[in-house]
Amino acid sequence: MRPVPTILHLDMDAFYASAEQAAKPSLRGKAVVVGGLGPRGVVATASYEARRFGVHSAMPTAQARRLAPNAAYLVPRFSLYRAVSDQVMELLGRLSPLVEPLSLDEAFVDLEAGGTADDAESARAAGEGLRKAIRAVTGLSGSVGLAGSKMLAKIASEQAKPDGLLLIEPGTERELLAPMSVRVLPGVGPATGDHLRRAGMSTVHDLAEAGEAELVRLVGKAHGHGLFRMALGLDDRPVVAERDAKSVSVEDTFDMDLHDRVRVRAEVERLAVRCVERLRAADRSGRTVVLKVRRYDFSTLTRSETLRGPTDDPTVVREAAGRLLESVDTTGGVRLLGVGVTGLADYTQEDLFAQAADARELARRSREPQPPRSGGETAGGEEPATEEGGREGEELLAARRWPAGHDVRHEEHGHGWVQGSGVGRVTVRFEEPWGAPGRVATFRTDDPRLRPADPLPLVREPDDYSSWPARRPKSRSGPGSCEGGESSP
DNA sequence: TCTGGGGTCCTCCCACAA
DNA sequence: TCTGTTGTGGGAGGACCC
Repeated sequence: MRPVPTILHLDMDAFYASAEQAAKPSLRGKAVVVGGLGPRGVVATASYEARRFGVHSAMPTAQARRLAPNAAYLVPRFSLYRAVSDQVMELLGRLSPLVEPLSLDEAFVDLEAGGTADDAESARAAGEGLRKAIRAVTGLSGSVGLAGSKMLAKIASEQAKPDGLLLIEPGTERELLAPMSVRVLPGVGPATGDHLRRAGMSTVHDLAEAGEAELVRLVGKAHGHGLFRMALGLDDRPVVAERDAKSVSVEDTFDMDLHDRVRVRAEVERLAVRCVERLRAADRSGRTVVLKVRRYDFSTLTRSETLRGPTDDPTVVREAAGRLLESVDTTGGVRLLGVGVTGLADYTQEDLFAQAADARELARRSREPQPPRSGGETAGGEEPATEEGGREGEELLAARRWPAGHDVRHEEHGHGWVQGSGVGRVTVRFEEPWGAPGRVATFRTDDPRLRPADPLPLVREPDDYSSWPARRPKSRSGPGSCEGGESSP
């Protein structure tokens, strides 16, 4: 907890939905929902217009459709969001070398470490300058919280939403937190929140009054201790720039529960290979293989096996996952399968036996036909369905070739995006991020003039922010002096 | 109503070794 | 030799976060 509000938390407003609205002029001011569109999809982000209908993150998409039937429903386009996120993170990096990204749309920045701010006034100027820069470069809005600790900076940005800035003056935090719900504290989710409420504690003030011993008794040592400190507004976690991943995993929820044990086994092997691809892409290896199974009744279990040394060998991981599956009862149906690797290392312990087995296995596989592929991928998968026949199979194929919201280019009409597809047709709206709302046209799904396209930049000619932020005059005088920071462009 | 995907951290239990 | 204690690592599950 530092005596100056120089920890900044940035949270982009309704990030995925706002990026889609920026990319698609016809959706501006409209309800937009981004998420999984399959029967088991959930909402990733809802635009503020959609939130007015009661739609929110983590809600099943089916429920969102009932609440907001006229909203635009789009599948996420991570390549676009990552590109925008890179632009935002680059701006943050100019404020300080200490930037801790939490996700694509959120980060902490230690302004003091960057010499960007050393008091409330200069911190506020940096925050406002940042918000302007983000809008100019990406066309999107972000909310900024400033405080003397990470916890309070995050609470501040939440309160500032949407499109605002809030600075919490050190010394006022206890008073500010006291009436708030326990749920504002990091680490208090639905379960802990309920637990505390049943014990008669619903506000942060209640927690502070209860005392540390009581909280430890209720929620355990580590959590109780941390909770009590947070209730007093105390939080000295530093902003950490580099964080090594501790595990790598992939998982798939199937549109319909899997019952066939052979199919389950094939899916586990497919996931194991995908997991290793990720692992290798990150130049890592891992020692513990974890299998995750969510059954028809949503009960979830994990099984893990620790190897003698770290590996990035697909055969080793696939076989370990297969062994773990042996110990799991899947009668009744499986809705989700996952394979992960933990205990990550930068090296592998070459397992000669495994390598030999790998060679044998590859030789064997090259001689036999491929196993049947999954027919239950979630939206965005690329494999054609094999289980659905005729018309329904074609529909699925079309939906996968032309996912809702994805960019396309037509030889005559130019750049556009998929509004929907079905019955052998794909409907496209032709517009560009910097233009006016465009018109709609429908084509056959196999029209050769229509091709998938990369997203366009959200801002065509961003203002020149190359010299932002302006150098701040160095403040080296003692307390009492007030040299205002100048960070605005 | 019916619950994604990719993570992190904590707690509890058990086995084993010193 | 037997028993109790303590530390450690593995395995499983739960809660939480975005």
